[in-house]
Amino acid sequence: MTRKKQPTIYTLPDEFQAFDFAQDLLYWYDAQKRDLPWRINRDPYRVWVSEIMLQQTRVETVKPYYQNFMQKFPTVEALAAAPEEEVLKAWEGLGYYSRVRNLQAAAREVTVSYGGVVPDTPEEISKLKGVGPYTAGAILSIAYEVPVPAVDGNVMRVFSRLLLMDDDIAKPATRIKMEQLVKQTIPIGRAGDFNQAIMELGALVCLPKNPQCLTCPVFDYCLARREGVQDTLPVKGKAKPPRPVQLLTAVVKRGNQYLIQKRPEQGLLAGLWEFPMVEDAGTKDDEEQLLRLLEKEYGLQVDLGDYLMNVQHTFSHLHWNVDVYVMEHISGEPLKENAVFVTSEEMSQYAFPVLHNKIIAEITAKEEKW
DNA sequence: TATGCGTGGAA
DNA sequence: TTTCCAAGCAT
Repeated sequence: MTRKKQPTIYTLPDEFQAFDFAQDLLYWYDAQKRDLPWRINRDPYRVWVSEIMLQQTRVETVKPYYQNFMQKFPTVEALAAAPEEEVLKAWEGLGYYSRVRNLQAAAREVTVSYGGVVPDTPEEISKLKGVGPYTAGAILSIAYEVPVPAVDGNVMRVFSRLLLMDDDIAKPATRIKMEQLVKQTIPIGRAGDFNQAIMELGALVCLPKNPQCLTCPVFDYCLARREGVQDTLPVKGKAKPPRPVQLLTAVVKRGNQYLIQKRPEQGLLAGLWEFPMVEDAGTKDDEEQLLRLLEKEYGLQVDLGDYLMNVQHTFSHLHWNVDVYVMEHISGEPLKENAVFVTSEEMSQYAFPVLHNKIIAEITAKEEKW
């Protein structure tokens, strides 16, 4: 007879006064909270968009993107009806592009299945693409005042110190534990403000380095501060270093046009546009590799290229080192699907990753010379 | 559970 | 310069 392991139940330390903690934190939050564009009201769609944008992304970075996005796509229906290319363009430069593709897919789902109303139950909202445990909790608590936790990196850092926890916050299991503990501290009727208040404390006071304990509104409750070990928490396992990748890129010029192609709809830089690239085997002549690529994969005859520049870009898991060559088109139409010739003006309609915008900037600067 | 998925700011 | 990291999710 096999039996599933019972989940461990975690409870707050006896000495932790959860009710008083929440009251003092909310008092501080009401007075000190930042004036942010997504705090104008609690419209579920506005909250939703903000939470997706804020994933792994700084508040100051998000602000201008959020304003622009809400102006272009003010409602669930507007986002659902928009061309994907336009939505991707509005996200250009923000990173983690699958977020916005999932967001639009979910907006379409909300439009057809829920009449355009963002669902207000954990079961329904968690089914939406791109909505995980944190985002579900954030939307439900902020927009609908459902008393559920919203545990992000800030919350784990604050609670690690507050409750003197040495759990590794890089491990998924720690988030489960945190959710249980946070849930037990949520004050009735103010779930949304409370969740935001913990995050606000993490962003303004309980910083990753040099926490500002002397100005902390909940100094008295912090068990790590009581022991003087706040600088050693939270415990966080180290990430692997990025893997280096050598790449060759061809900027194929035909008159005043350039060859670009759309990346696959899944994986790295999904759905964005780029110049044709090939991984550098490192053994042969660079230009020779590119000529073969363009002939075989694209059906294009091109003139032997000139070296243009080197571009480097580090992702969280990859380090790209890209050598860029400029080549003149001789003959042939692009065979490859999603490969097109466009002018540099037309290029501005397409969403490129930051890496390629560096190349485009260089080309634009040199276009007068050519 | 571990890994893939962006970008730019701060120290 | 390097490292860390910022309101995570999907697989």
